[in-house]
Amino acid sequence: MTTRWLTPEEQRAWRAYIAASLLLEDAIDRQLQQDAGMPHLYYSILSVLSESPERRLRMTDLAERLKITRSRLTYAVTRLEKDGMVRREACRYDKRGSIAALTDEGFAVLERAAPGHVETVRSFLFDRLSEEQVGQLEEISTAIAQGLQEEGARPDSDDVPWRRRASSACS
Amino acid sequence: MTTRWLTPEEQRAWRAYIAASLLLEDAIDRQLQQDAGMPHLYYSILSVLSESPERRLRMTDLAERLKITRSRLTYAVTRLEKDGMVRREACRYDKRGSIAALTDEGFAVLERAAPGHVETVRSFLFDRLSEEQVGQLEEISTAIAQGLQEEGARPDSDDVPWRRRASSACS
DNA sequence: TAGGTTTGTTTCAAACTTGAACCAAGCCCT
DNA sequence: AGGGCTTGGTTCAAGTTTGAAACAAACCTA
Repeated sequence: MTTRWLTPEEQRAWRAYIAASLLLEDAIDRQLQQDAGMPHLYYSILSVLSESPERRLRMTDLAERLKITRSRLTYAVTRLEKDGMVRREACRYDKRGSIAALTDEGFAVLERAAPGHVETVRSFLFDRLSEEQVGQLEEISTAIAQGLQEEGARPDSDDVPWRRRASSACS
Repeated sequence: MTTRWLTPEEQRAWRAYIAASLLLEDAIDRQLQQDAGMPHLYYSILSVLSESPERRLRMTDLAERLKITRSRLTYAVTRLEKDGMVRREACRYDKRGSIAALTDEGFAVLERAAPGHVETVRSFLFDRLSEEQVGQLEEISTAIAQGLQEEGARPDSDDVPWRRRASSACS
């Protein structure tokens, strides 16, 4: 089978995409490192936890939501735990499991960092796009993400209680 | 100034985007690591070099095109040089400068890896998008990238001679 | 032209990521 | 109950990235 190379349009799109995603992640990482002393992923961990039932989640679930490997998450949570942002707890019904729980301090840090983060995301991303483009971006991203998850994305119907959430701290 | 949080639409777009970009980079890195023994960035270095005049570029220019730091590039090129893909040369008119030149072996590796890479990009990205969406992706990405480059993107008019290029090896 | 600043690149240590290997604990199945 | 397979997590070494510091050459400018 002879290779179907990218068309010029596809090339342009691909290159623009690569550049944009690199630059954007960089900018966001820098901002968060500055203002919250942690990279984007670590902030996202806090953010996801803050929106989870009881502000806690099993490691595997957390990794799945964040689309990262368990190994990577283990490392990250270990750091966050050292910094007092997260606490590890045992899982009652499955002794193998370990649960990451957001501490009050972690929540506080998240709340403090959220405005700056949102501002950054807004100024570098959403301020540059029309409303229409925001919709397009979502559709495109969803299509891509879907294709990359051949996994059986379980139903996931845990609408269990949680309290306050760091106001839309965003990923 | 009170924070303007993300709207639900923006949240969805942002999260989908984060997921997609993580998953996509992961998939591409894995494929290239498997088939070419190097991560995406390293492949991109070879690719960019292959399309440059005389298949060589100064470190700073290379870093700029790839949107990465010089430090990161130094490390990468050192590795690629060890592997014989790239050679470092002195710059004639500026003794500070160092030039990365693609070796024949590097070019060969690139050509061998290109079809698989393109296939991956195609199957995970372009196969999932309509032609229209490809255009949208380019516009969105360009808008984002532009905003993130406050630098004075110099004119850059070097349309100097080069020979064969690895057929659209893509980034 | 000496001294100070800028530019191009590398170096270094610390932080992070990767993937394979490992260790439990749960889950069959007979 | 006793294997054997799967699942949840961690560990470990090797590879990569980061950002600040170090250098050296080039470029002012008085």
